[in-house]
Amino acid sequence: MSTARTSPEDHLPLTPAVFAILLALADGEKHGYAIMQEAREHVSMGPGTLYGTLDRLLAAGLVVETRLSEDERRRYYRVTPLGKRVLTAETARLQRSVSMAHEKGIRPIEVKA
Amino acid sequence: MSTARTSPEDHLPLTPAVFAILLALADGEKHGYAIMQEAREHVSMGPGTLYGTLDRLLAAGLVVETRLSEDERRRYYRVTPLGKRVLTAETARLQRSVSMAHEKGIRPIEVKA
DNA sequence: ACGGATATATCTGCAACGGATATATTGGAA
DNA sequence: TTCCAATATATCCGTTGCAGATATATCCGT
Repeated sequence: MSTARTSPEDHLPLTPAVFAILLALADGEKHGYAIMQEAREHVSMGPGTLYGTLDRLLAAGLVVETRLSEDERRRYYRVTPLGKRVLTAETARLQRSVSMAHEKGIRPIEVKA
Repeated sequence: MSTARTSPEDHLPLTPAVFAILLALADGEKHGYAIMQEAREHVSMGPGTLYGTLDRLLAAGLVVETRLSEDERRRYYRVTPLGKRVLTAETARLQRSVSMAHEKGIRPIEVKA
């Protein structure tokens, strides 16, 4: 059998694509295309990356497919409790990295909302 | 000839390994082993990733090797102005992602300094 | 009815990473 | 003073992950 990986830390660090996808799912289930659109606010992402990554996230148990829509043609995904813990752990890691950058004088120019 | 890539955005997003290395160099030049130790505060990193990534960063012009130490056996690296702009841009991108996560209720538990 | 946006699927080449392996030197402990 | 761990760099290779292209079908507005 393959390795367990039930601890969030076993999945860190997340690639930018994985982080953007989990983040897009953080406030509720979405279908693939909607995920891609929201993820593109953070990184560029084509369908190859999207669906390939989703398959890996499904296999890793970080997201599940939810078949509860009458709307055929769309496949909805939801983040699992483990997925949420992974996202939380990665967010904390990134926050630490950003803080470290600030301490080292890396000061991004304020950007409009 | 190969593509220019003089704009910071052309290098984003950075992989976690690249970000950790550039961050380690943000407060002054360091040699490879020192970079690896500091980067390990953020991500796990073996020598293969370290030196392979350094070679790519050299080729991309984000870091340069500085040969000004009498200390043989050590190779020192410094981040270039472009490298610093890339690091700044990525820090801003990450800050936006972390903020988005917070807006979605992802609240990492406070961790001791 | 047409075209553009929506929506998913899949394939393939390449870059990046991880882990192992190798080698040499330095410094401290026994 | 010998030995071992840590320092320091180098390189190879299998696996993973991503980018971009291609394909197909549907929906909606004009």
